[in-house]
Amino acid sequence: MVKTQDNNVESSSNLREQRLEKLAKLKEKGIDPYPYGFERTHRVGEIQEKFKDLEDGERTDFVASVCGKVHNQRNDWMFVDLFDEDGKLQLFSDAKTRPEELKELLPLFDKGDYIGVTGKIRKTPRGEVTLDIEKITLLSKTLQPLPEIVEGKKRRLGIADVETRYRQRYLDLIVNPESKDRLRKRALMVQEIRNYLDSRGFLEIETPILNTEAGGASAKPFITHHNTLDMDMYLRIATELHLKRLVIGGFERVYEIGRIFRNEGISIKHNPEFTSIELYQAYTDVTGMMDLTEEMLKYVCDKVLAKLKFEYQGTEIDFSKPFERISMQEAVKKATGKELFGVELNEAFEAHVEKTLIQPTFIYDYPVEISPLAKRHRDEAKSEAGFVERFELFIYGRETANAFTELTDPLDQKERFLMQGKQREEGDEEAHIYDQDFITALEYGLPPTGGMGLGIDRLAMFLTDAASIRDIIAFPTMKQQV
RNA sequence: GCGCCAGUAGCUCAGGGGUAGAGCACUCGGCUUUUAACCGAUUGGUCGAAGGUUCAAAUCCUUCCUGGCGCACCA
Repeated sequence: MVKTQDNNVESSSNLREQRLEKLAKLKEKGIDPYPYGFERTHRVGEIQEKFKDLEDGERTDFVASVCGKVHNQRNDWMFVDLFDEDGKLQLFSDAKTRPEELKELLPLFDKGDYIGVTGKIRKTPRGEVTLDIEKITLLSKTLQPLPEIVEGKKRRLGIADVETRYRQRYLDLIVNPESKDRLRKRALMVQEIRNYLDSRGFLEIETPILNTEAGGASAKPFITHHNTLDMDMYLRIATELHLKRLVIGGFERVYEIGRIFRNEGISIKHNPEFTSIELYQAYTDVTGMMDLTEEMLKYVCDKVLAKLKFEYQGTEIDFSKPFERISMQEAVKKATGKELFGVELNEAFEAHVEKTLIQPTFIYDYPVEISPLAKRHRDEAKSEAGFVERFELFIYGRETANAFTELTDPLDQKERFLMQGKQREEGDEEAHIYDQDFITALEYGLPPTGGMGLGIDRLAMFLTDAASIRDIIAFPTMKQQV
C-alpha cells in the first residue's frame, strides 16, 4: 500500500477519532494540549546515572521533573515508559492511590503523547529506576497512533517498510533506534572532521550553490532559473573551482562541507543530492594530501567508533595499519599483466581492480585524460607517459576520496579545458566545461596547492554499517506520490 | 533506461480462484509493583490503482502507480 500521510489519516480514522475526542475533552477541562514549555530539572540519562546504584526497592526523597514521549503504558497507567533523547525512564502511578486529578487526566492521554512529570525517584524491587508520578502535564497531544517501538529483540517491532521509513523519517526515528543511531553517528563524524581541520588552521568558507556554469567535476547538473535575472542557473556539481579561487585570494587552508547535486541515477550508493568535503592546502601536494587523508580518517574513525577496525556488511575494514599505496599502472599490471596507458588504463582499472580494493588503498598516478584539474607528474618520464599527480582512496571497492596536486599553470589549464571540450563534442555530456573566469583567476597566481575531496555520505555508510546511502541521509530523494 | 521482486487492519505478517485471517496496538472488562506484564471480550479492510477473464478474483491476465534489489551512469 502506498502510505501517504493522508492515507494514514483516512485509514486510521477510528484511532484518530478517539484521540480527537480526548483532545476536545482536554480543552473542555481548560487544559492546553499544546503548551509552551516545561521546567525540566533532569534529563532521563541524568536520573538513570545518578540512581543506578540504589538498592532494589530503595526509595529516595529526591524530586525530579522530567519530560518526554510516552512509548508504552501498562496496567492502566500504573507503569509508563517515558523517553527523552537519552532513553527511557519508568514512571509509576498506583490506580488506587493516585490523586483525583490524575484519575481524570490519565484516560485522556495516549501512547505517543509528550508529557512532563514531577515526582520522587526510587528503584522498584525488580531493579528499575522509577519516578513516582505526583504531577503530570500534557506537553503535546498526538492524534496519530504510534507504531510499535523496538526495544527488545524478542519480537519484530518498529517499521520495516522501507518506503515508510524514508517518506516518514520521523516515524522511523521514533520507533527504530538504529536509524537514530546512524544519523547521530553521522553528525558526530562531521563534527570530528571539522575539529580535525579547524585545529590545523583550516577555515570553512561557503561557496555558491547557484552557478552560471557547473564545473569542477564531470557530471550532469540540475538546471534552475532565476526570475529577476531571467537566467538559467546550475546547481553545483563540485565546490572545487570556487575553493581554489579562495586559495588564489590568499586563504592558505580552506575547506567546505556542503551539498552537491548531480542529475544522475539513484542507487544504493547514489543520491541526487549528497554531501562532500573538499579541502585545499597551499604549499603541499598529492603526497601531503595522502598523509592528511589517512590521518584524518583514522582520527575520525577513532573518535566516532572508539576503535580502528569495524565491520562493514560482514567484512572487517581495518584502519589500524598504514593504508596501502600503489600506482594505478602497477595495480592493473598485477591484475592483468598488461602495461596500459591513458583511458585504456583507467578502464582496465575499473573493470579488474576497483572491486578488489576492500581494505583502504590509495591508487595514485592517474591518466591526464580523466584528470583535467591535476598537475602533470613532476617525474618527466611519467609526465610524458600522460600521468598526473592524483590519487583516489578506495574502501570496500568504492571510491571514497579523490585528491591531486592542483594544476596551477593557467596556460596548461586552458589546454585541459579545451581537451575536455573536444570530448564533449564527441558526445561525452559529462566532460568538464570550459571556465574562462577560472583561468583568469589562475593567471593571478595559485600557489603550489594540494586538494582533496571526500564523500561524506559514503564515509558515514562505512562507519554506521549502512547498506544504502538512504540510510544515512535523513530525507533521501523520493518520487512524488500521485 | 532495462530486468527481477514486493505492496493485505494503526504496526508486523499469513492466505495464492469459493464467507478477509493471526499476533500486537486501539476500546471495554478483570488482575494490580509490571518489564513484550498477564487473562477475557469487542472493534478494526476499496487486499496499491484501473481494466479484463470467470458463476465467483486478494488470488489468474493486462496496464499503471509506489518501493526494494541488480545492471547501466556516476561519487
